Amino acid sequence: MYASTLSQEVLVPPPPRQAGLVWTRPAPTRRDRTALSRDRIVRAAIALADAHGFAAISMRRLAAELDAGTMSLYRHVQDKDELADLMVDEVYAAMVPPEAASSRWAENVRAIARRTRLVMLEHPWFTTLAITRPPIGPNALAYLDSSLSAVRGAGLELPEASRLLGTVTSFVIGVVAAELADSEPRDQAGAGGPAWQETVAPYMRDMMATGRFPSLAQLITQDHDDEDPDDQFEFGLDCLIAGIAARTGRDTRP
Amino acid sequence: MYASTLSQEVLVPPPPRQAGLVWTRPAPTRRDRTALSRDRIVRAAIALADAHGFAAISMRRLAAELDAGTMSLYRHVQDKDELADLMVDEVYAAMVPPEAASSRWAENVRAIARRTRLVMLEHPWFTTLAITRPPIGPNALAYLDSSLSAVRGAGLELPEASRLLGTVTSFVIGVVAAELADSEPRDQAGAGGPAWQETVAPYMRDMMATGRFPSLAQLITQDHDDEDPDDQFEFGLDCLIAGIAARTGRDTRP
DNA sequence: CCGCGTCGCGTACAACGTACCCAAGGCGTA
DNA sequence: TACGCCTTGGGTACGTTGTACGCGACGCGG
Repeated sequence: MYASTLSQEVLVPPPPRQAGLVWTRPAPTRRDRTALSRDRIVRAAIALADAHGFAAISMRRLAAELDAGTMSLYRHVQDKDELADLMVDEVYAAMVPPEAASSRWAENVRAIARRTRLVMLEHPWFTTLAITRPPIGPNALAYLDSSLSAVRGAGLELPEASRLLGTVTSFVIGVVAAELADSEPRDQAGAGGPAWQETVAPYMRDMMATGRFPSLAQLITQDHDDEDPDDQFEFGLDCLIAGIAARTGRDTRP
Repeated sequence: MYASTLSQEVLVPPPPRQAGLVWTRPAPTRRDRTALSRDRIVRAAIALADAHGFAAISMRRLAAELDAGTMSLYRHVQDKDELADLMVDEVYAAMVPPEAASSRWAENVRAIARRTRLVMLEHPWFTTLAITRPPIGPNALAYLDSSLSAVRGAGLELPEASRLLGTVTSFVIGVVAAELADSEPRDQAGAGGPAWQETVAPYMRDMMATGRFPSLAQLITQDHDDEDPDDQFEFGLDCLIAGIAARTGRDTRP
């Protein structure tokens, strides 16, 4: 657009190159000011996904967000799936711990798990995408490596550290997935706000009234002070670390 | 198709009802033989997804698989997302444990976790779909309820049982997700077979050669007898149960 | 001054989900 | 027996998607 249509009108004889009146010179083409780049594209895609969910990303909309033509994106990204790869890897970058590691492996594991969960919750689309591709991007590898050495440095052998981390991150993924499954439908119910609650509540009441789910019914009616997700997470993490310490015969100190 | 076009040709006077030559009688319309139904649709969708992945499901293809018109599906299912809901809930049905529960809660938890994992692995598309919606279908509720009572019956109070199960199933989801992330790209690399391995191996060698991932590099070169996923799972499960027993101050016996 | 490689993008197409509407059959009622 | 209604099936059509293709414009080395 812009420059090209403009210059075409004026172009009937090829336009006088060399500085002249501003009007005769085509406006600086967009790519001079804000060149498209893989990085800019990925960042814009992440922003879009954070704001409106991954489903809202179409190549057209993404391009529009960047003031670019749709097909221009394909100069920097092979296809949409590759874009997803890049988005995921970008998020892994935010997960790598910032240097300082305690000398107690349990503390390190705890810190890694907490950080991982928080980043995942910031990008609700991440979990779904991440579990469909192996973590082999540069940032994913950096994440794995630094986690590994954070735990290893605190007195565990490598294969042991690996198994342990695998167990913990599996747990983290699962917890986050569960949290998102509960919160997302509420979110995309949208502006109405409590619309979701009001839809589900009567349904659940009916289902419980059938008597087919006695334990569940009892659990729900019983005022179980609503179980904060943070607490659930910390509880599980504690269990896991305690269990690991016991199973591997190592104390939680170095 | 079939019957309708045929009968229209013959129908110029309304066709002689009553048994006559087969040819004059319109063939039994398809819905007499194999009526469409929500159940049939969901089952076909699951079969399709198991065979070719969820992405391969389009309403057109699914209808074709059922010898039906595309739009006929919408008589039994509101939209594609609702179809996904139904597919997920159908899988939950396969997860509810078959009655017999041990009197030791740890055994019950172990059994539930194992069964859940196996069913999830049978339907690789399930995890991705399940973590984007809350488990409130009838079968999901049945699964939750029976899990709950299996653990409760073995000597735990309800809220305790709930937190405990939440932790364990989070872990299971995470483990399965990790397993699938590793195995899926290999699968969809498809007929070529080792094509995936041959693509990634050189890349990984190069990345490790950069020296930016020392721990990871060491872990990989070190012949770490390839860590069977089953073992990883059992290890994590053991840790978790041991940790829970320790944390909640309850023994693994009733 | 002239190619040549790189970048941006307009056009075009196939495949998708699904709104809309009509046809055909089964069934209750007159 | 005849008629009207309701349910089920499905053809057509529209808007949106990912992306193959090819062309025009720019920057750079001869």
